[in-house]
Amino acid sequence: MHESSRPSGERGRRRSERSHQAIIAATRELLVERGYPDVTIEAIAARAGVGKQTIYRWWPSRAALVLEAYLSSADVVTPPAAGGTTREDVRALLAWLIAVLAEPTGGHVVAGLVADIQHDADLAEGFHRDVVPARRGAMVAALERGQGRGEIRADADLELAVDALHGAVFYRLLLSGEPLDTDFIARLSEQTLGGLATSPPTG
Amino acid sequence: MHESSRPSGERGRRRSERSHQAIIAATRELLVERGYPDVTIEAIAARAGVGKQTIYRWWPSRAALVLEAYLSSADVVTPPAAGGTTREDVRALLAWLIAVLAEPTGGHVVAGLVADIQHDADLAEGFHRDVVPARRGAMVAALERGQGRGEIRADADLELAVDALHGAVFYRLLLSGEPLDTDFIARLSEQTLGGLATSPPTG
Amino acid sequence: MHESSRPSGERGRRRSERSHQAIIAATRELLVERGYPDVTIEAIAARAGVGKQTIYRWWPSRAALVLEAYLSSADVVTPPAAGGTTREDVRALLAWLIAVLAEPTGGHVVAGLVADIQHDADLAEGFHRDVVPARRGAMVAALERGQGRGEIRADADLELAVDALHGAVFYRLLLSGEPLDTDFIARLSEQTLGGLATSPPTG
Amino acid sequence: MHESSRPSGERGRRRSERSHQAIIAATRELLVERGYPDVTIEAIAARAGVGKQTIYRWWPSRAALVLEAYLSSADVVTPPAAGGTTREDVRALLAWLIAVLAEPTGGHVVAGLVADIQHDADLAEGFHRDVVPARRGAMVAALERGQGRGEIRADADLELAVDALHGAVFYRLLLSGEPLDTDFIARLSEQTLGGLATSPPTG
DNA sequence: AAGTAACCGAGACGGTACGTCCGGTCTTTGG
DNA sequence: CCAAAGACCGGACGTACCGTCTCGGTTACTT
Repeated sequence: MHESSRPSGERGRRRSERSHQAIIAATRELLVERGYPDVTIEAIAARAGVGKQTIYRWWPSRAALVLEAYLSSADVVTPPAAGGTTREDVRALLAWLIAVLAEPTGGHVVAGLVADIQHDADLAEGFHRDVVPARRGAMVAALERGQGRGEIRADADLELAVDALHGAVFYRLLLSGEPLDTDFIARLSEQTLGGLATSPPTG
Repeated sequence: MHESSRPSGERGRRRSERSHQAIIAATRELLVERGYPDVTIEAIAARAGVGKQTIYRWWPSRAALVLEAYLSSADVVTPPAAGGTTREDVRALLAWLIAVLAEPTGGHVVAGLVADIQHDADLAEGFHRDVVPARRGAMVAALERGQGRGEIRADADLELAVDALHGAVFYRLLLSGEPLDTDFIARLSEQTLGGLATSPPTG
Repeated sequence: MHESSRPSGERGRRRSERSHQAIIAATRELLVERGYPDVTIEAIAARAGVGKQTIYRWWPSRAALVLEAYLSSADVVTPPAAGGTTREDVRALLAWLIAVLAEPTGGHVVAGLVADIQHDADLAEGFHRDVVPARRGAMVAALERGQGRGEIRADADLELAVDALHGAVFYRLLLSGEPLDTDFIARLSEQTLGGLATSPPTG
Repeated sequence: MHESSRPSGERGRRRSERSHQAIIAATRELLVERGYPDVTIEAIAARAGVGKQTIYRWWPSRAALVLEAYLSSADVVTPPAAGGTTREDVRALLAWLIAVLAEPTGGHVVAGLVADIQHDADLAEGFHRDVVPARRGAMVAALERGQGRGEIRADADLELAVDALHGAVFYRLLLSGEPLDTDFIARLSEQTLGGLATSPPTG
């Protein structure tokens, strides 16, 4: 048995970009209107004016589709530009994070995806590859700049620091229900950066 | 002839404790065997030898039942006894936490509940009241003992520290998929406590 | 607590006539409001302010209760008094029959009972004993008076004639849906009596 | 680019004739095995190897399905061929009728349908259109042949005669419980035809 | 230009579970 | 011992979606 599976070029009709976009748009709308658990493939197909088969042809699961729809929001992906001090950068990045999570397609969608990740290895792979690093990257960069400037100790474990910073935010969002406000962010960045600083806190 | 139409206290058959226990046990077994998303009310009723109505009579949702079943495991609730130093206590508590989450009825169940509490206010209330404080309490106590001994600064925000400690654990469990091992715990407790310590790390 | 005031033969509380009447009344009301197939034991118990057990204690089936409720309507049982000629008597009896069947608790209830009779031997026995003869009796008597007067042939099979007369009425009511009006009754009694008459119809 | 948004006639998968037949067959089998009141949609679906939705998609009610299943028996629909005399024809047709009603899918099914048509206008329409005329047609034809031969009076109301003949049969079947045997049929056809005859019975 | 392959919307299909209703039974308290 | 209340097990209801499987019909490349 030899592997070819494509005679030469691309036979047959191409994927309809129109349908693709309609499906993504319908998914996003339904996420806002009904929330993750009530977004069904059937509803998406109906809203998008598309056959169910077309969805199953291109996405392996509802969660994969939701993930793509979620990621297709530009504001979800673009972090704020770097500012001045490490303290300011960290605070700005956390503020951006909670703003994104407070949107209609924010925290609840993440919660649903988080649950599905636990049972869907392929989805988890996509989430760990596309979502998590996008969130962590800018934060790690900000801390590294702080290290370069000598504000943060050279031997600080920056990845661990991001685990703590982002972890605290998601912990409040998903588990404890405590508020995600600017005061929280201020205290969180202050105390965490204090532990990473080269000089002891004065006073 | 006068009509006495008051409820008159407690009429009718009482709730069957036998059925109650059978339902909880069946739920726990099915959570282990099939995982949260595949545990159905119908399967629980069949396993417990109970009518579905009996389940719907006493629990408002599948999630509420799973929550109760989850909490009925003694080992989930009882944290380890206090040890010697703050460092040892924190590390032991984190070790206990990841051990609980690694159990069959551990992390996946929490992930499912976490997803459901985003859309179910009553369930969220129960989760915030029964699950979250049970996890935080021992950790806060350990940190307070450290404060009493002078190992931790008096002005440290201990609740925030628990947000960071537990947050980092749940972040890895639910979102990033990074391993929850003893090395991680060691570094996490070290770096976090370092930020709370009265004297700065030398060097 | 000592035993008094009970002669010996009758232990325990007596059957509550109050509940009995309430159950019958509730059944009758529900038959009118909802129709036979939607009258449930539960609804009867609730309407009557009675426990379900009390119903099950005194009636073997829903149909038996409906039968008793149906028979408890006085107008169902009392046929019109005998008139003058056989022709008049027969016509009056048929008119009474279709009037009874046109009532709210009339034809539809009979149809439901008729269906249940086919699978419930005890109920069938009660129906054949209490309902059918009550309907046939007056008609047979009228025809016998006609025989006595010489209007009807002595060798006529009167029971068979009642089968045909009542059968035609119930056939229209239950099976064919044709109207049950006075014209029908007139023609039916005319043609049937014509076949039983001593002298041939003139012209 | 123009939009052609008309339904375009016949889109989507066609109805499965295989499933259709399996459902009818399963219904007929279950009617024989369990009787009308114990034939559930769920049992039919399971027996036919079919989803419940497929049944609900094509039949508005259990009774409508039973009606179709009942009518799909060839022997139910086809009356015996015309014989010689009117007397013989009538007797043969009545014999055929009681034979059909004595079958496993006979009288009890009719009783159940009869009960249901009292509350279901659509079903009643089907019953009056498909069942009743199929039964009456041959009988009316036989009587009309008798009229043609001069055995039956020209002014006789033949429809009324069929009401009486069939009515008497169904009355015994459904209401009175009296036997449906050949003696009954003989006397019934004799007395009824006697009333329709052109010459009076002598003696 | 004809043939062929993969796509598309539509929607029926076999299933599974849902949450509700009711049947008939059992277990309380109270008269 | 009966009655009202109401929980119990069981089973069917009719609905909603799942993921799959035809349909007729539409591109678009290959021959």
